[in-house]
Amino acid sequence: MAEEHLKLENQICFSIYAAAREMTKMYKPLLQKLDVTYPQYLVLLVLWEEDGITVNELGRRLYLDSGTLTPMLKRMETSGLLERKRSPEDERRVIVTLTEQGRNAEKDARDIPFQVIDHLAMDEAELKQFKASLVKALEHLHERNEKS
Amino acid sequence: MAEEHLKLENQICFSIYAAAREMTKMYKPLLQKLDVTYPQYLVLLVLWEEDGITVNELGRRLYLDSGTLTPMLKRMETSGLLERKRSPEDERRVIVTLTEQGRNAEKDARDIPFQVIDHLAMDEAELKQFKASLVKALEHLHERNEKS
DNA sequence: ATAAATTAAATTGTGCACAACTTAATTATA
DNA sequence: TATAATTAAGTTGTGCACAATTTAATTTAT
Repeated sequence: MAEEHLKLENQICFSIYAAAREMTKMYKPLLQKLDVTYPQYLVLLVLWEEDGITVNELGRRLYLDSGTLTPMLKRMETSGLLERKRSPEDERRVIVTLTEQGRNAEKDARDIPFQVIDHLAMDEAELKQFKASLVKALEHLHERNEKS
Repeated sequence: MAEEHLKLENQICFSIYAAAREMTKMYKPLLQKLDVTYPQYLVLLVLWEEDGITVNELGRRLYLDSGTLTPMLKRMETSGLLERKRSPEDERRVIVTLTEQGRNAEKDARDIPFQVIDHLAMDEAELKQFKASLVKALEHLHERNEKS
């Protein structure tokens, strides 16, 4: 028998890991109309809030680096959702801008957050507490990981 | 300006997704001694609890399918942590068994759960509530995803 | 007993995710 | 003002993750 603390059911991090995967599976049918993956949907969420930002800024908000974003943005450019062009002021930077199609996609996304809340089946109070813990863990871990 | 519900900061699922990734990064230095990835560590946790189970059973516990497990188990076999052999009673099944090295690795893992708790920086009550919400979301989503 | 259905792994193909490195542009400094 | 240091993207290589399909073994139903 394994050490009690090494049992899978006692691993909070396993719950996060598994919940994240089940969550992206849950999103799949909801994103069918948009024809994007969950990470691509996150890129759209950021650009709908603020269009014309750099790859770097996108990565800062999504906690992703260029190694992940560059190929993903290329796929999204190919599928017609956005454009990538070098900044004239600083040729190192690449500015990401939504196309007409990318902007219009927001309409099709409006109801997704409500469907997600339904699927989670938690009351407002629990959801609020849950999200607060998640954000706390996220920010704490991110800060820790940055330092080292 | 984007619809309020479509703002990234209001997305509980983004918190799960990002926290899961920061969590695996946090584990990296803790797993260095074992020389395994986080998903491989989860396989070890299961086998330390019950050795000699099938790929199927492993997948049921970790919410992973053979498409993910088969290549991962092959890597772990190559690195000497486990063995894979067909069951004589049912040639379809593959039984996964720890090697001496795989069993011994448990000793090196004993202190990991405590280090993790430290890194999360939550008091016991919050941690308990947090995990309860995670497990609830996980099981609810899993059940939902199975059905469809 | 044999054909049909089911089950367990493996395979194939696509898309992240990230560490480590490279390239090119900009900024800081001697 | 050369040169060193820094910054921003991109590239390379490895390892998941999963849908869809394939292969082979076992069960079920005819």
